[in-house]
Amino acid sequence: MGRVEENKLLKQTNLMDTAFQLFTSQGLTKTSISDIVERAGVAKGTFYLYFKDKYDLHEKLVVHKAEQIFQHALEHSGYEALVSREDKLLAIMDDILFQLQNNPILLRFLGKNISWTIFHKVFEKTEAGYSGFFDELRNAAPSERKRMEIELFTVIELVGAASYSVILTGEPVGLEEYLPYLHDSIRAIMASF
Amino acid sequence: MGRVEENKLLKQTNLMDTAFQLFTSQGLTKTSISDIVERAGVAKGTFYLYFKDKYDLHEKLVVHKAEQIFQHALEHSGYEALVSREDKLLAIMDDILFQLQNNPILLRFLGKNISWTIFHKVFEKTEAGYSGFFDELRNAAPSERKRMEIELFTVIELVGAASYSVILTGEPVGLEEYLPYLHDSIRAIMASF
Amino acid sequence: MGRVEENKLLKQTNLMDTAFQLFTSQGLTKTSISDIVERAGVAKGTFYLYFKDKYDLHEKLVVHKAEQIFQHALEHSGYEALVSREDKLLAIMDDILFQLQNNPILLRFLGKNISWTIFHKVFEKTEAGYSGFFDELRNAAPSERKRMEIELFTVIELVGAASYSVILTGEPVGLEEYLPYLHDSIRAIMASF
Amino acid sequence: MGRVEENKLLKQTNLMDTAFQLFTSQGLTKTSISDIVERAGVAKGTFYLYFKDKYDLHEKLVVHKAEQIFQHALEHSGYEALVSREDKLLAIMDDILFQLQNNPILLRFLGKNISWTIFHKVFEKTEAGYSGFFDELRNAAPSERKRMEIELFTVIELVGAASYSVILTGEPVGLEEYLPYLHDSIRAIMASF
DNA sequence: GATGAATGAGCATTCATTCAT
DNA sequence: CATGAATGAATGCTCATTCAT
Repeated sequence: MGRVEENKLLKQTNLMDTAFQLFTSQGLTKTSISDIVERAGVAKGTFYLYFKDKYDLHEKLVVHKAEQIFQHALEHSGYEALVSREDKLLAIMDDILFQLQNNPILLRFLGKNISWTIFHKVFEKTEAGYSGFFDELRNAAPSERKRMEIELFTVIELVGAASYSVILTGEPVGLEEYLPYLHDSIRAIMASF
Repeated sequence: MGRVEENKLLKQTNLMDTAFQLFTSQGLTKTSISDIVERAGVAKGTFYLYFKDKYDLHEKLVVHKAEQIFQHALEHSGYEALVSREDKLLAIMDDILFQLQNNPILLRFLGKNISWTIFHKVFEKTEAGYSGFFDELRNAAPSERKRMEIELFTVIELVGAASYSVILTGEPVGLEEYLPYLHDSIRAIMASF
Repeated sequence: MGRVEENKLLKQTNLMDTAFQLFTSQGLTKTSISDIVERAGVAKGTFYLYFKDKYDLHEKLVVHKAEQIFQHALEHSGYEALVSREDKLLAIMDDILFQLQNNPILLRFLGKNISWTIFHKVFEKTEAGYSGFFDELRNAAPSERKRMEIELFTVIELVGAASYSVILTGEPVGLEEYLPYLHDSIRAIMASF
Repeated sequence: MGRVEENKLLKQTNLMDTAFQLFTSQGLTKTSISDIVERAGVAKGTFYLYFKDKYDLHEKLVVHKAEQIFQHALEHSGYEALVSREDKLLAIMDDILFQLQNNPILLRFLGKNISWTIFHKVFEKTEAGYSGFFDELRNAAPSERKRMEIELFTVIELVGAASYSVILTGEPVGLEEYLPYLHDSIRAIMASF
């Protein structure tokens, strides 16, 4: 990468990081482009060299952050050492829940975007051989694969929606208390498939 | 209700209906108070007699619409004729899914607000005796009741999140195809409790 | 007219007068809406209550000023006392030339808008009976009227274009020197019709 | 011309051609230097190597295009074969009108710049001997020459202004219908001189 | 209560211009 | 000569909010 290219990437990353801070502390609506560039220490016009508008940046940020979460789960959940598909998926989901619990600001930012849609994007970006879990999906026969996708979808949507409420509002109970029920529910769902 | 009171309610309802149209067609951010009052045919100042600001109106609208959905499900799902708790809850959820499928605009507006939080508000507003389903919850012993709430929470969050994706984007499959899996999943979840 | 209506008209007139000053001294492009409202002593938003943008105001101003010129010529040229159509039209044109010569700023502002198009607008706004000159046109037989319109068009376009150059640049000669030639030309044109 | 010089001229011509396209399709005000260089396929900085700013380019373009028109008329109107000064000038004016009628975009661009001012520039750029029509003017005695210039001025201004309205708006009649009247008027004007 | 003209802070966006490469 | 990333002043425009009628 040339020095110019490098500098460009730095500027963009800088803007995204700054925007994340502001979005999470003041909300998207109350954050102006002026706020972002001022804090990022670049000129206003520079913003428009990298993003169409505030919402463009926001969208890229959501995808980026959600991807990081899934990525991290695949790399640190230790699912590979486990045998059954149930155990593997549970391990991955637990890692995600753990990340979110330790970073409620990120959870609030992502809102309910911990969803199949984002997961799918990550899945498609990932090359074969990268993750055993993904490879299993990829190598399955078409009909079987569809079934597995639906199963995965169901589990992810449940985890995403439930974690939001449980972690951020403690309703109807805290994560600690809810986790066993969630585990049982996920196992039950997977058993039903 | 006096004629004056009636008139006030009319104005407010008018504003809310108009706002719903605009919010669903242009989005919350791109809808201004000017837009709303202009289309509603009232003066700008009038808006402030009924709502604090745009967000106040929006919030009231979300709660109102979500309540209507739950209300409708309690009144038209025919759950009372069924025997098992599983069957009752499934009937209620199916009614909600049916409403949302027939009104994707409403679904998009509510976003992922078909959730335990809203359900809880409806539950608390409802007097004893109104719904057998709620009464069962109310009359349960504390520990048992908590367990039932968690169960209900799990089911509602799953249905809310999954229906959003399935109905609005058709991902990973359409509602038609997904429904059997969802039914099985819900039954499995409830069995696990 | 109510007091509110009166006030509105005042605001609009004020904005137009101020804009005219700025347009003629700095040009349209270099005049900003901020400049106008600042000097007019009203808030920025007020501008948009009366005009769509700078160009909207400019257009209205051009029409308004050109109308005034034609109006003045009809009322002060004394054409009514004259007998022949040639003499009448010459008197009117002379009055216009006289106005423009005494107000080169206005002439520069109008540019080459002293034209048939504007004249026609004034003509159509004017009620029957208002001006003997217009009535003659109105009462002529269709074919005759068309011929008269073309004649009028030719004279006006010549006067408008020539006066611009002669008065503002003195090229190829000053108005004083040019006037006799112009008179002869107009008479010659009219004779040819 | 060296290869470097040639290349420079190419770049400049390229920029002017591109600008003409944009000026005629979007107008001068709404065309930015960014627009021009982007479409011309050169870097922003390059623009400033050839033009001071947008208006500089525009002015050069107007003069250039108007010159082409007069040039073309002198070369293709066949005026040289004609005998009387009236016929010669009419032939030249007819050629100009023909060009404008076939290129209304150009006419709109030139606006009312088909005028004595531009004609004069062309005249002065032209060397003696180039055009018989110009030579006649050049060789006339001073007082006679002034008279001829005024005559020429009158005819050109009339043609420029009238053609603009007649060709672009069809008001008060189309060119076809207007032409005979215009011819008569020009002959009448010239006879009066 | 209802109105809607007026406000002016606040914001997004553009764009001519520079200058290090 | 040519480039194009970066700048930031300038500007148009919006819109929530107020208040005299």
